Amino acid sequence: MSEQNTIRVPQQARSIEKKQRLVDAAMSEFGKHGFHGTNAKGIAKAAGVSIGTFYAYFTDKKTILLAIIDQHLSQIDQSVFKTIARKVHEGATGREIIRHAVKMGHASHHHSPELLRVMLSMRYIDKDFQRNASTEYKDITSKLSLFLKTISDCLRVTDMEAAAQVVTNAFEETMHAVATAQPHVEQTRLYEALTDMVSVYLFKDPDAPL
Amino acid sequence: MSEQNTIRVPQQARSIEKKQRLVDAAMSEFGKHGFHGTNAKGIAKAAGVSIGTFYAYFTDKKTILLAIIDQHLSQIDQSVFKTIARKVHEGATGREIIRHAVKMGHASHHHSPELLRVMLSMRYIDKDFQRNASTEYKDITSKLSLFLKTISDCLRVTDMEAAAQVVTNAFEETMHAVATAQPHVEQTRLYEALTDMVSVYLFKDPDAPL
Amino acid sequence: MSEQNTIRVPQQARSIEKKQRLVDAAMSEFGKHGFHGTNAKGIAKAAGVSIGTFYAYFTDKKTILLAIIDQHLSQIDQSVFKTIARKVHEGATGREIIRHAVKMGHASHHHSPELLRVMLSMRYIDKDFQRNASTEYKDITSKLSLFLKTISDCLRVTDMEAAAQVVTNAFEETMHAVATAQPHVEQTRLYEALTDMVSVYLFKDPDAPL
Amino acid sequence: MSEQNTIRVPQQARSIEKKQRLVDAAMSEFGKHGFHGTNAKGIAKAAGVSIGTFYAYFTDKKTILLAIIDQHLSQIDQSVFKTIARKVHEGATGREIIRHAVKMGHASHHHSPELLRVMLSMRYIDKDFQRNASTEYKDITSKLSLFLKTISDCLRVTDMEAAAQVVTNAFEETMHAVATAQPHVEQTRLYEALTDMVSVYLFKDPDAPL
DNA sequence: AATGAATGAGTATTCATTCAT
DNA sequence: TATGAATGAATACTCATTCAT
Repeated sequence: MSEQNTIRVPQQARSIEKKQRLVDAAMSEFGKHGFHGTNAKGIAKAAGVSIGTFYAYFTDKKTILLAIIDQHLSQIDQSVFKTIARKVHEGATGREIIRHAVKMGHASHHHSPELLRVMLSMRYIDKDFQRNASTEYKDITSKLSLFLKTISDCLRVTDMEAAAQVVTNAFEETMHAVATAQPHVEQTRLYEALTDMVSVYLFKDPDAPL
Repeated sequence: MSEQNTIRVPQQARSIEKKQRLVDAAMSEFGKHGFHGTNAKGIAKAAGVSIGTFYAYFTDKKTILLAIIDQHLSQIDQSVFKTIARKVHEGATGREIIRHAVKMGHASHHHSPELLRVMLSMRYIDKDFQRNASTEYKDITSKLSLFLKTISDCLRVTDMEAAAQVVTNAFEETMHAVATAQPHVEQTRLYEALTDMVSVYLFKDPDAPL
Repeated sequence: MSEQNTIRVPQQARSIEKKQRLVDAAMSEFGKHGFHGTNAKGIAKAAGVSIGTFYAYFTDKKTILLAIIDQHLSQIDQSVFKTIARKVHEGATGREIIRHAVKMGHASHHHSPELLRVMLSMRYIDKDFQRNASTEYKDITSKLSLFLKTISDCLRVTDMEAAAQVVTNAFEETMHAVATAQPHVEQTRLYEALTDMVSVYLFKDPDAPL
Repeated sequence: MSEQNTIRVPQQARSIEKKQRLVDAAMSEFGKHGFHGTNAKGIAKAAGVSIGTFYAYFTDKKTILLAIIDQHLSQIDQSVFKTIARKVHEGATGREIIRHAVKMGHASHHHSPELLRVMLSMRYIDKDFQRNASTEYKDITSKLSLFLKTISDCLRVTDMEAAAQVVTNAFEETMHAVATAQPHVEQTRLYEALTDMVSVYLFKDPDAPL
């Protein structure tokens, strides 16, 4: 995303492909060894390019990880709210919509649990990743609170901003727990409980169409 | 090669004090520079002892952080459930109990937000910290689900294990968000929303005494 | 952890020269300070390269010493038996051949007595050096016993394998004593005695041509 | 042997026993881990005394190893020549005497092959051990050459000093090879060859009584 | 006499980054 | 554009030795 002073911006097809090869290799390496266990040389080797080429495209390994995360987040972000809107349109109940959101959230968190770990750890370690995560969080919660306001008639909650955050928190943590740890009860029960909690919290009647 | 690398177990008062000085210095250093930014030398210096002394008491910096975390967790763990039990005994309503738990949770997470960040990052990075956190999580959720079973008459939820986990997740993530990030709405609104969500989820009538 | 720690195989002329510079510097340093008194940094400095370059070419200081020894041994090994064969062909007596072998052995052990000390000590300390020395010993003694079998008519000894070893032992120890210690009688007397002992032991008539 | 400035000279029985415990422990540790792999703390621990006590009796680990070697050598030295003298007196042949010496030499080298390795390596590494070994060597060879002079009538050799050294060298190296390496032919054949070589070298008639 | 806590200089090794080719 | 040899600061950890108790 952020290209500094002497960093090469790939124009030709071959260069773009080379940059993508580096990103893919980095994902694999970060997933295998974590952030601190991975080094630039290892990424370059895995990508089949020289270390010099690595530094031609990225200032350091942190930059490449930020690029990876941006890629990921933009993929996730788009889909979720679109499909929720569609569900509403189809006359789904509150609970059905939440259940669907849980399902979508799950899918988006399970591409690579190992990489997810790395991302999660980095937001507690580094300001840039923290800012990154914070922006993302703000984005999601404000979209959600905006959405809630459009259906305020059906809701029991009145403080939409706070509700949006609390719900997002409950979602995220449960997703991460399922993805990165061994959960102590089956996934389905956990997701059903999450759906139930959020549904009865948000909606006057969770089982009525919106 | 050789095998006389035993860790010193402090017996005399002065030794115990020295070990505690190291722990305190480590907390401060980890808080300031994070795990990877802190080294044994820095901890020793901050504690006013030699590097050799550091290695006499701790095998490495990871060990000292694990020791710090254990110390923290055992402090937190004990108090919460005791006071909940007392509240129940005093005839508090479900909502009052949850509100109280939120308050207590908040207090326990705000000793050192910086150290909390380090702990949270480590659980995604290192097996030992992960195991540590997992044990703690299991401990809390099983205690909670046991408690829920004792008051099952007042509850709307039936799957106590799943409920305990989902509620714990919502709690934890909100606590961490408040402690480590700049929340986007005021803390009180967030905590009120959390209290509300958990209360209406768990209890048949959140405002009746248990 | 990571696996991209490959050892650089020098391709270009300048690299080969750099590797050789390191080997030469190592020989000098090991000779001056012994194995345990020498460190990679000192070798790098003596070679006029950085410590990083040292580790690019050699995994550690042991490896470079093994390389040096291999280089030495292969040089020595070849010449000795060739010239013995030539002497036989020229119609030399047994004693003349032994005397010549002593002379050659002496020459090959006197490149660097200090380095010889290091090599000798290492074979008692480290498995790899021991194996190295053992292979060399086996090689020499089996070549020698093979040679003895080709001239069995002239010999008083019948157990060629045992003879080869005992003779080699007497040779080696005397060479080492002369090279590394201050001998208590003059070298020439010692070598004459050695020649005499081996000659009368091996040959029916030491002063007859083979 | 050499006790410096603040080194304690044990007077009481308990102290002497403590010193001996340290020496025994050191023998075991040096044997197990070699000289450089052993440290003072390890020796103290193995001896069941404190590190302070170690330094009360020995200036460093080198000193204790020198003490061990002195102990060993003095034990060996005495016996060999005495029994040879006795054999001569009994009217043994030259070959019988040599064979007997080989047997005795073998016995004295097989107490602890591991410790022998350490001793042998140290003489190539350290001046003090070298001097030590050199003195021992001089002692043995001069005794031997003195003995040879007493039986000069029976000998083919005339340069007794040189002969004594060459014979000693052959002896030592073969002993060490048998003790520290895996010999490539059976011990008995090797020892018989050694006996034969030395016998025919030294004596006019190896099978006549002296 | 005996202890063992404390010291800190010293060592091997890694890895982000540069730059001549 | 691409390469990869070269750099050297930085780091974790050890161990001989001292000295207050």
